[in-house]
Amino acid sequence: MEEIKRKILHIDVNNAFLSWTAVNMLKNGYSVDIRTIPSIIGGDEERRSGIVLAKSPIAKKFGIITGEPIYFAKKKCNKLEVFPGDFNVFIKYSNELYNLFSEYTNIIERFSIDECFLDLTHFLGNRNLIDIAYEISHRVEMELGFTVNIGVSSNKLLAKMASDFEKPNKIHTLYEYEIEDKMWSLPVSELFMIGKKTVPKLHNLRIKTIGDLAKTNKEFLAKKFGKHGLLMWNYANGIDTSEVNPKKEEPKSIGNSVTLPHDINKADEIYKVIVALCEQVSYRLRKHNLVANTVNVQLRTKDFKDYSHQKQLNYSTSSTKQIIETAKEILYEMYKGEPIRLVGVRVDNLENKDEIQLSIFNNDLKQEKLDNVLDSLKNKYGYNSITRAGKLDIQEIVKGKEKKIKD
DNA sequence: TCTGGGGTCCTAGGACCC
DNA sequence: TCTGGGGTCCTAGGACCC
Repeated sequence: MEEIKRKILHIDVNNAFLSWTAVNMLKNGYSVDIRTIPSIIGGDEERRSGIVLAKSPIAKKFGIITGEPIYFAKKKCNKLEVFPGDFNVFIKYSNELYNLFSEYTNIIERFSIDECFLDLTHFLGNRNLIDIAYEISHRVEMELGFTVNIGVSSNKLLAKMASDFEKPNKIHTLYEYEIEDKMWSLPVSELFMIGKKTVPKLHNLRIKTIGDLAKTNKEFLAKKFGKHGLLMWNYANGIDTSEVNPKKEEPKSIGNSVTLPHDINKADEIYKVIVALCEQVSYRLRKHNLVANTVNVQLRTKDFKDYSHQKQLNYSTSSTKQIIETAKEILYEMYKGEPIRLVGVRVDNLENKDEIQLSIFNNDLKQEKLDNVLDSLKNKYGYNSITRAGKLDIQEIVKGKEKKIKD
């Protein structure tokens, strides 16, 4: 059977968080389009989460990069304006974008809040893929008020690489015959799935460009880097057979973590934060109708050393109480008293609650009823009104400690 | 100087079994 | 003295993505 050439688009919102915030502000009567000034969307410096989440093109010209501390960004540009982001706004625009794409195909993969893959192989009719790309681009700008980059190709990897070429508001093709021309001259760091730890290793092997990588012996890479080596080689050669997956998959793990406003070095104080995180995690677990078999506690020390411990249960659960109890055991086993900056709780080995055998489900009906009552209150009146786990309340827990010290 | 929070996948080593 | 080998499961840590 002849292999069908697939028709794939990768669509990526330009400076998503900043663009969406700008559109929303304009809609609410703000007179300045923050996309046209040196600006960023940033976290909260007071909460020690002050990093750059998105930057305007002018901010970029000052050398500001996503992920760097706002403190650094301000030093690079003293006129920089910092705005907070609102996740609900982001989700709203992300959904509007998705709805627009749905008019073209039903094979859409939401790769992240601001990126989608579209498979148009069987949805083109008598039209060209590239024409559809231009139409989508134009419609997004006119109807939604922000711009996108679109990569056009025959597989996901190439489409994704293409959408990352010149920005903003551009459409690029990267077909197989263009790989050598358009992709091989780029530095290896530009290739999807090559991060900052792998780049120096490749440089040591005299592999500087994606082309160098593509021409390196595949077995050699496999020996050096294992599976990742094979993946890199395939990607450098534009090989990717993965499908555009429209199914919204159940999560494989659910976790919440928080950076504390001040380092803490008392187990009992950390425990209070863990309780709040467990409430959050178990609530999300129940919302998905899932149960978990493994609980993981993560700590980050003040000098950014992460460590974690986990515990498997001999049953699966979504009970707040059981998750708190397990996390508590883990905490008191692992914690040695050093100053802690971040605390996280994650549950793993998830299964659908209705599908698992009763024998391995710890069925505490009384506890389950209590969780359900609290959940419905949270659904009705908002999460933070009922639980201690809201971000603010975690801040309060630690502030409470601060006050005690002052007293 | 200050460094988020949500995830997925892989690997190495130890425990344990036959 | 020298002391298998294969398999599975679990854990901790790390790399990567947005």
